[in-house]
Amino acid sequence: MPSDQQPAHESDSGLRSRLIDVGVDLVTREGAPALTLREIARRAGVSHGAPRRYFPTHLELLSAIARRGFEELAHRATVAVGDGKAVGPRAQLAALGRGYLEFALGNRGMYELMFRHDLLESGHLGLRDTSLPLFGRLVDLVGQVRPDADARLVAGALWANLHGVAQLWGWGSLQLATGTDDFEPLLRSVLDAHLGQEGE
Amino acid sequence: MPSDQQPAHESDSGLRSRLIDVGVDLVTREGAPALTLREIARRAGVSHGAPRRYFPTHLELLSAIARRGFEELAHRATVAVGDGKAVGPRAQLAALGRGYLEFALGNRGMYELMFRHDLLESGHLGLRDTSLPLFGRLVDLVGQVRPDADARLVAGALWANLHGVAQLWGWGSLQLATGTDDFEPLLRSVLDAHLGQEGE
DNA sequence: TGATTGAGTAGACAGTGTCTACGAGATGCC
DNA sequence: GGCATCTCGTAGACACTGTCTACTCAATCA
Repeated sequence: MPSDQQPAHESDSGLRSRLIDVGVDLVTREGAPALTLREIARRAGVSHGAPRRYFPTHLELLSAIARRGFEELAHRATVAVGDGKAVGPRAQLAALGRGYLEFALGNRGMYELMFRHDLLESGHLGLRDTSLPLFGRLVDLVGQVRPDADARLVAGALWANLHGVAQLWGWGSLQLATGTDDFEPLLRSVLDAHLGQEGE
Repeated sequence: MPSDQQPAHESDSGLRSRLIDVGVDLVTREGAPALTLREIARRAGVSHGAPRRYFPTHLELLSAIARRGFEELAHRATVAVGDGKAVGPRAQLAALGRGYLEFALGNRGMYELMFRHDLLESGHLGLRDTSLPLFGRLVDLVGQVRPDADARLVAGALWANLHGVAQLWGWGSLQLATGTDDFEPLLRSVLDAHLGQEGE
């Protein structure tokens, strides 16, 4: 009976995590369409059938790679928010938004992979473990800044706004529309809209 | 094999537009991944090499199909906005936003196709012909509602917000986050955020 | 020692997009 | 009319994809 526990950390030994490493590297360097099952196997130095022992399907391997992206994003968010003692929640939210956009625009291939609907809908991604806690913190911060409003609603709208900006900016539509190459004014506009105007 | 094709002449338009018709129908009914070059040719009753005469590449056929989506979206937007005599710009924007979301959520396959970056980045789509005029109208309306702000910036942020809501709502993330199945409160929150609070 | 099992190999299969050679029907030209 | 040309679609090849299955081969175990 296999102990379907994934061998946590030893990345140097197991093929499983080596495949994920190769995938993360590949998507970062060449974009999401390069994440072919056979190409990943090739770069990991194994035959194209080898991944099947650890990832029964291509989608599951892609999901494991994308999960790395969510972990990285969550980590960045945690760092950006900090402990909140030095600055107020509004500044924390600004840092969070900026971190989100910087991640999305700095890792476009990974971000695209993370939000592929067929990955999201497949259930292999385990979003509840990675994304929902992050959203919970967002709701919490929004609640502090706007105690008058329905925090979940505003947080949802804000998250959608950040996501939309990341996506549209990512392929250049918004630069054209707003006539600038710096997303900072747009980010400020987004934050002002949902959180109320205030000098950061 | 009897070349007993369609009675033909069902559309005076020729194979080119028949391929697009089939594609629109297919993406509406079965989603974007079903838009295989060979499947479209199959359903159009021609061999898999036939489309090549009109669309040198698969991407160009997909772009032509997506352009239909943009035309439909622009049409809906025009209808939703109306002439603006009866209602104010704020109500027009509300109708525009609602129409946008209804289109995106009611035609998920087409919407997904329309915003696949690998299509958008190729110049085949002619976005400037369909999307930019629409955005121009958005900027105009926003300028009327919020004469104090940079209308292009606010319009860009609003557009991104609608796009983000459409996307996240489309695959269920926001229902989970906001705890409801009706996007109307979320839409109102988005409009209030960017345009200022006001009973519609 | 011999059987068993885990891990990776290698080949087949159906499907894909692209490319190329070919054919049949209409059109144009002298 | 006869003949060449041009249009438009066919059909097969090619390299690639993800999945499936039979197989080797070393390590482990009783």
